[in-house]
Amino acid sequence: MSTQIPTPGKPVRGSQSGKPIMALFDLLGRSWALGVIWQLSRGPMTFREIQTSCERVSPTVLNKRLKELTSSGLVARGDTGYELTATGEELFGLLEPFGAWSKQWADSLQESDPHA
Amino acid sequence: MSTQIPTPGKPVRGSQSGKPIMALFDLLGRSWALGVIWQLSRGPMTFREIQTSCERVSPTVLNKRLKELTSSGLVARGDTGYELTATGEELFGLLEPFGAWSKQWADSLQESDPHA
DNA sequence: TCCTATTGCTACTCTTTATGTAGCGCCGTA
DNA sequence: TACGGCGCTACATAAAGAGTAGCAATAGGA
Repeated sequence: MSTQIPTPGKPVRGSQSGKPIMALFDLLGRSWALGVIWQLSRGPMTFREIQTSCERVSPTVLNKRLKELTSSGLVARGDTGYELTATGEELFGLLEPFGAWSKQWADSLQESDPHA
Repeated sequence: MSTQIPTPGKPVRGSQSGKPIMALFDLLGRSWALGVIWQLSRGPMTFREIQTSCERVSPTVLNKRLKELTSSGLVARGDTGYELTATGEELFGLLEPFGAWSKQWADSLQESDPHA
């Protein structure tokens, strides 16, 4: 378990500079990171609840993501399970518009390529 | 080259439902996808320019990402290289606030863990 | 015309990351 | 005491990414 957790100020996957945005992109650009935040925005969830709401995530990966998100201050463990921290909620605030946008995007893709 | 490109409406990595947001997260949750969009927001760039501006991206992966982003309608090839489409610019509009936010996030992480 | 330089990209090997399944140890309840 | 759900961990396999070399195509100059 020698996984490097992306941290601003330290070189991360794909960036020597340690630019915060690159650290953030590294953190979020891992499988299920965005999905977990998305799910948790609906309220605290247990490990297994997250697992089932994200349809296929393996416990191995979910555990890694939760550790990364926790040590990045986006997620914490409360009494009722995992939940977003204030910082995590903030980030979700930025993420939320993606929901509506993704629907438009889906529609526009269908128009231009109905066979998809 | 049997890579499945995430497309809303079709099952994607981690989602049978084909929910647009999940397809989007799958697309963006791949290494360098977010970084490439970020870089391209500054204007059209050649393949090699993207490669060097993203400090370490291997041509293999960059090519895959560009193909994915192109077939998702976010990126296109113009006369002066790769560039964001109107849709891509739209998405970047949502992404832009992450820049400022990531700096705050970096600061708050340093406070709570100065050894990072 | 030939040389050179740059571009987009493929081929290849090796490492890292993710998947999928099984199951353990720890509660709380009956 | 047995049972169930919980948060995981272990393991084997598959997929994705890194890193390096180099090719075909185009552009420019001598």
